[in-house]
Amino acid sequence: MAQSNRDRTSRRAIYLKLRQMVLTLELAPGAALSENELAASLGVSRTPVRESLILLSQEGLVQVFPKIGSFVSRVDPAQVADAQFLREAVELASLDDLPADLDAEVVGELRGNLERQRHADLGLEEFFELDEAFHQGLMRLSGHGNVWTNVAAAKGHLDRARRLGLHENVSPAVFAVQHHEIFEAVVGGDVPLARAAMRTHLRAVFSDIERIRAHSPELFASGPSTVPVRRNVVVWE
Amino acid sequence: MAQSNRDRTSRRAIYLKLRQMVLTLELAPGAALSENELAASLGVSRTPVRESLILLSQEGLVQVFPKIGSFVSRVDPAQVADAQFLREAVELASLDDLPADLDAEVVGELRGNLERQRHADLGLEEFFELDEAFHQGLMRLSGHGNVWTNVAAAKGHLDRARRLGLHENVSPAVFAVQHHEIFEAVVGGDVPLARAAMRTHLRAVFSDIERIRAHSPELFASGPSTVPVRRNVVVWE
DNA sequence: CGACAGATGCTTGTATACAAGTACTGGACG
DNA sequence: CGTCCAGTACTTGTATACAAGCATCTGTCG
Repeated sequence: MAQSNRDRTSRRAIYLKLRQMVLTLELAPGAALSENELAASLGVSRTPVRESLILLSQEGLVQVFPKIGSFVSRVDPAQVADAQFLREAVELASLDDLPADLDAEVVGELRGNLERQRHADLGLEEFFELDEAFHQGLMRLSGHGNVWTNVAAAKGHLDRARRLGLHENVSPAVFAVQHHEIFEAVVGGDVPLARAAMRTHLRAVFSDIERIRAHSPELFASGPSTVPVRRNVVVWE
Repeated sequence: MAQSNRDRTSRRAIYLKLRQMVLTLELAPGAALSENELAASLGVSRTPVRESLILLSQEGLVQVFPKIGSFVSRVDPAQVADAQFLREAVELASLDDLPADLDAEVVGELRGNLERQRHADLGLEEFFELDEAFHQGLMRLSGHGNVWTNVAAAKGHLDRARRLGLHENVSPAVFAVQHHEIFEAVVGGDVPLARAAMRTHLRAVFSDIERIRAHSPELFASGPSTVPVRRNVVVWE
């Protein structure tokens, strides 16, 4: 499961770093990216930076316009909805495939995960990390752990929308409680209850997005195809 | 929907061409790829070829081993099963979201598609093209047409396994009939029937794979991590 | 003052050169 | 004849150079 020792290439490190920065909104939606600037600030050449941007571009997190520039994708409500639909379909279907006796080790992991979610002084990113591990763990229970990779690759826009939502005012505590409810239904073997709890949970996560969009429209894509705008070139000196 | 005029880069053309060749088995699973050879045969430099291989690598269709070589991925039964689970979950959930009155234009497209599927002298690749358009069309009916992109990106191994199966002896006619049954249930507004027909169809597609695996094991991945082997270097001259 | 046109500096796309590492090959040696 | 070791040819990763295009700025002209 661990990555091979060989692929410690700088491209991979840069790709992961940029991806993290985009998902955590450290790189804001709509921000201009320059291969040259990134390369200089990271201390490498354009090549690994460029290849990373191409990968992020395929994930929809970055848009590259030839001869114009590269930009962090604005959060696209359509893609958010698509990701929501996909994850809900997959996670609910996964619950149907839960075996009679669950993998004790994974159950233990999930229990510890939920325990940590209870801590009140939990930072946003720490919570998201636990949230991610929790949902993936549930899918591992039904033998579909690797499918989470596909879900994760598709839900970049959804993740950013969630962070926008939680940056506002909502506390993660509500979601932690919902996680607990889902978990109890799963270990209790009550699949219909687990499905209902999961659906409620995922839709609660989704419901805030329109509110956020009204609040910060500049972070979202407006038209069907956003027109790129070269940023003003300001030279210091 | 059409791609911008600007991104007619050679990278995109090469990426699409290589992807097609991998999916149609024109490039056999396990085959060694060389960035230099591909570049030479395509009349371009390594750069666009390399970037295409990186994209295919992220899709799981190609494996790149630094300093060793690049190879067409062997068909991984685990990834086939994962893709089957994902597409089934998504396509069944999509049927639940069918609106009361269907988009007449899309319905017309699907009808024409099914008509063409009936032609007995249908080549394998032509059938696959129609099959792909049919399933995507169904998802467009329920407003989830763009999610098909995510499904398509995840089911490369499944597609190759299907082609291995159909190369053997099975006729596409059976699947055409199943498509018709699904379509009739959809236009008839009978969602449960549509779901049942869809599930039967998708599982029929899936069921042949183990047989194929027994017949041509060298095309499938065996262990958890396949060890790459540099091919013998044969120099003519 | 306004408008048009060219210079300029940025952007990404492609080509090429070099670096680092692997595996086979061939020969020397025990 | 077997074994070890160095050479060699290939691989991908990274750095750099050049090509082509867009947007802004600026100077000139009406």
